[in-house]
Amino acid sequence: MGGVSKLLFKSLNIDPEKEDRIVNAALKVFSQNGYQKASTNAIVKEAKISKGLLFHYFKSKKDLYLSLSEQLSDLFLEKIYERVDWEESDIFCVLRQIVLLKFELFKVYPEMTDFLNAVYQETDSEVAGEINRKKEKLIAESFRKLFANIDVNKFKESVDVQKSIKIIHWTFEGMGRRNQERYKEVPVDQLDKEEILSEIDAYIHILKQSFYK
Amino acid sequence: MGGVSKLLFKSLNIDPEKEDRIVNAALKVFSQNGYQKASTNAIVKEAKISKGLLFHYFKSKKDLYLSLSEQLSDLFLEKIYERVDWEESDIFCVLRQIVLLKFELFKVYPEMTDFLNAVYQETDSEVAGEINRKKEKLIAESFRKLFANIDVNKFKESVDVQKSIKIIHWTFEGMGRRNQERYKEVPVDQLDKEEILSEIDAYIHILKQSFYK
Amino acid sequence: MGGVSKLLFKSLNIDPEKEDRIVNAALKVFSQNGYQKASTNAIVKEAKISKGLLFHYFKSKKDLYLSLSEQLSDLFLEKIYERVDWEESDIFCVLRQIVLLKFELFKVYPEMTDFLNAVYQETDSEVAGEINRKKEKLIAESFRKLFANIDVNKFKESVDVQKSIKIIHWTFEGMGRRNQERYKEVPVDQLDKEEILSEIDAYIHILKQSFYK
Amino acid sequence: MGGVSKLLFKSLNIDPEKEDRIVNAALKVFSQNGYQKASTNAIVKEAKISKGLLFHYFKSKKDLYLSLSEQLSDLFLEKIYERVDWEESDIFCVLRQIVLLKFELFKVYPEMTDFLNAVYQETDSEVAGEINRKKEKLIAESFRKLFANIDVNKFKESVDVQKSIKIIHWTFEGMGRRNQERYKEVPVDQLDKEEILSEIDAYIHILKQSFYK
DNA sequence: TATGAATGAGCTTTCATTCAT
DNA sequence: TATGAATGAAAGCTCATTCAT
Repeated sequence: MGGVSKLLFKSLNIDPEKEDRIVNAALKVFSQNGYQKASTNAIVKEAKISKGLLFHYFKSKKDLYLSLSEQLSDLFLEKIYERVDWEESDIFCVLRQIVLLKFELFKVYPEMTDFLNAVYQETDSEVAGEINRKKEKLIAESFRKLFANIDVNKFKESVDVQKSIKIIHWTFEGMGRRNQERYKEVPVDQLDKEEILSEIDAYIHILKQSFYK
Repeated sequence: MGGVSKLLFKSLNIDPEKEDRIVNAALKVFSQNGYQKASTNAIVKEAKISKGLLFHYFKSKKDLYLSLSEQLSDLFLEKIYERVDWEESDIFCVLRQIVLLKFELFKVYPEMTDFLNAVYQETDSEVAGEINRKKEKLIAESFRKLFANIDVNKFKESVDVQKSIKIIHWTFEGMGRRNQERYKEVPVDQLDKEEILSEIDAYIHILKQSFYK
Repeated sequence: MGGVSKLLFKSLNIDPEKEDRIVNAALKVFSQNGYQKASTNAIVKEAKISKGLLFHYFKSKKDLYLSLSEQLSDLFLEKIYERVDWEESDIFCVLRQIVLLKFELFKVYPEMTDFLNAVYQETDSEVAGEINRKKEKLIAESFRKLFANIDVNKFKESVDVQKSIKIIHWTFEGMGRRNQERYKEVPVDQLDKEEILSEIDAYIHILKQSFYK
Repeated sequence: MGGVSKLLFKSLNIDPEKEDRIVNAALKVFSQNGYQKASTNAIVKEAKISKGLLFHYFKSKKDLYLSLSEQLSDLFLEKIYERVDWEESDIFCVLRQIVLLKFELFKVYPEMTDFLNAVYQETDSEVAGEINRKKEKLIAESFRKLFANIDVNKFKESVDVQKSIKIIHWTFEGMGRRNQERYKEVPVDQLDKEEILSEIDAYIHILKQSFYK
């Protein structure tokens, strides 16, 4: 890891190794405890910095949390955007690529992935509002990007394309949640990627039969 | 509401009217704040009882939270079980019935519904584990019940029935989440039930076309 | 002292001896340090109670400070009101009585007096506003009371009575401040009351010559 | 303003424009918050200098505060001294001149005046002692100067001159405090100088009648 | 001169829980 | 059953001051 954080807060001219410690400590403590229960004490202890320094860089716990969420969401999206082939006109191909990419990112940046998962489930009223606003914008944007080049003609004339796409989307979400649940305890590098992919392909097969000409 | 709580903790033989106050206060405070941020002070104030009494009935905040979750989950399931026609062999009919029933329950017991929704999104490490274990058991059980009488012969021979059922399930989940999001701010009694049902029926139509003979 | 505090917060049914400790600790710490610098830590340590208890009785440091100010101002006024002969029509007699009374109160309740002096000099923006509002009301009220029975006919026709009264008032204030300054370090019971009074009488003599017929 | 500060700390040979920024920032922050609550962070931010630089010039917050008080008190006195006609033998003429001058200084240097007012009301134990010692010295000195040329023969033989002068002094102080209170919210340039002066003259008239032959 | 990162003790306040009554 | 006084650890955050550069 490491590579994640080093670029995050270059605006604060801070010793990169120390930034790394702070970011990783925060990721760890926030993902394990959620926003409210995560204690700045735990973060500074883990990061081996003083109380004051944390609040020198981030004006509040909320600021730290939201900054991290934002920076990491952006980083995550960036990584996805730059490697997905957006010219592809088959929605299943695009979604399959994204699944693969999340896989890769999860391998390389497990803390980031854990943290972002926690962020998007956060319910604490102090931050959930802001998080949700960003989440919606992000989803809307990726949807636009995702379907910009989709070839609608591949769908049967008899089906409602919008609704079909919703079903496809929910199916991919469902598979994602299910795998996360299923492999929660499995270390990243022992995940059987092939097995997971072959299951996804099975679902893709069913959905194509249902909705494609 | 009232009707919900009166039967919940008969083992403690509390004055039913007081139990009612406690349960409603706890539901309100927990759903508005989440487990961690909810304060026992706020609960006793709302319930107009003393601090000591709360801890006389429930040995800790965690106990109160988990007891409530358990009792209300059970109550919820009970209500569903007793009114769904489990002899029905068409999975869509059963799911449609459940959607309708949730609707009814939401109207009659809005606090309970809010609370249970909050419970199943709770991420606090102190309770999430226990909650998740129960949730899984509950889902597994209802799945068994749900599919006990399903007539598999209605499905096309060419499709994988298990996977099709998953897709159906995820689609219903997806619709549920979407509606919740969409009608978050709308008071229960102003929801346009017909509109929602007609959308559900449209999805059922698509899924039937895809998976049924 | 003790006698001061025992009646202050009877609404909180608190052990009177403990209330006494809290009130005296707060008076001491607040008068020695001013509002801002006074630390609740110092107060609870001095009062030998736990941190939590202070905030059980008073919802904030500000609440504690303002409650004390209010209760003690009232107590102070009460003591003055009940012992000054308000039927007296000579303004100098009334003012002389008040000076004497302050003297007595200062002897009996030195902490209270110190505290109230500190309160009415407080400049901290968090409390000064509220304090000033009360101070003005209090001054207005005592002025009304003070001059209700004053016989204006005692004044020379040639002088502006309102302005004369102002001068008298400022002179008494000035003497008060001066004596406070002068005897700051002198223990209460060693103050030479006769000396102070004879000086006051000298001033009264001058003012009478100036303004009375 | 500007003009005030440029000469204050030449011993430190700072860039005058920077000194200006520091002095004005400190005046602003100290007068708005009092000694204790004023934060050096706020000062350096307002002055657009670094934390370290402030502590390079002033060895502590206390040093900064006391230096400013001292320099500005001196400056204030200097301005008064150089423009009052100390040959004048009528005490009322001299006092009237001083009132007018304070008026002028308040117009030209509002921050300085605010700051000095705040300084002489400061109660914080860390600085109040030192401030008071200076204040007393200053008052004693100005008294000496003030009464050096006063013609005692103007007073009636029958009155105690020392005490009369005290009354005069307290009356001027009282008027000052009252006007400050009364015109607290009024911008400097909208003060009705004539009105204030005519009131002062009315008091002077009364006092002359009382004490002068 | 000038910077601002770094410190850590200190602050007020909250909280679940206990216990004498 | 029922009360609410009492606890004290822990929370987020501030602050004057120092120091390597």
